[in-house]
Amino acid sequence: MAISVAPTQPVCCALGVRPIDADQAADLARMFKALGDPVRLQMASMIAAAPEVCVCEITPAFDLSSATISHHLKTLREAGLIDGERRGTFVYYRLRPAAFAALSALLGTR
Amino acid sequence: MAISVAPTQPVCCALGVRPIDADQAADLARMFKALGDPVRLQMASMIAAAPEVCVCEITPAFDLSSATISHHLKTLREAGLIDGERRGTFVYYRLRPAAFAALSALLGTR
DNA sequence: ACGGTGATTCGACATTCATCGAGACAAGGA
DNA sequence: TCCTTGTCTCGATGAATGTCGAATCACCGT
Repeated sequence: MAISVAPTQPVCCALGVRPIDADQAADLARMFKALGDPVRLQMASMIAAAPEVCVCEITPAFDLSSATISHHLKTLREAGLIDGERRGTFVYYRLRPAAFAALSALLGTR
Repeated sequence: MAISVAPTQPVCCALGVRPIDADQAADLARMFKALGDPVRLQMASMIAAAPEVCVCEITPAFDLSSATISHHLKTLREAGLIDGERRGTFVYYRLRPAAFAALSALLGTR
């Protein structure tokens, strides 16, 4: 066993200020996992670049079937990172800034 | 097709300031994926709470075999999120603050 | 009501991943 | 030189995941 006790100051991020329990870990991990795929990360980047983005703009930006595009968007949606709205024939997605802010705060020094 | 052209201001994060190319996306996604597991996220939280943490402290904190613990630490290490050093019999891990800062900046509003 | 276009869902399949036990490696003490 | 303890690697296995084609749903012109 090693020594180390006494509440040390968090070295890096808010991650260290308090131990993360399993419930929080599951929720947060779902968000990180959603960003943990290159395609989804690029999708998030596209969506972050504009107030909203039509699926019809996302699909041609990748060399993937529309079924796969839909599946990835669903993953991001179910992680709470984006929101989708249908207007007529088209579906538009936009970011949930609060979710990104929460993750950023968790990882950031401040 | 929908309209939308003209460089819109990034709505949320640094994510949107400029499109992410496939190479960056792969690197960043590896980091997010490493954090996208509840066990690894809790490990990162433990390590973030102190200047360094011994594997011998991490192992009993989870109901997992030491083989699995080692595997998860390797994943975090290869993602560039933590660094390990052997001192005698024990191995100590510490965070790489720069990596976390980079992710935080990417997700954060500023 | 019908046909057409955009988007999602449904199976199916191959790959990746989390997990374990067993064994190997590293270091220290008797 | 052994034996013990801590950590990692290897091989195997069941579950999760990314991907697709086909089918389905949603909406809009005509």
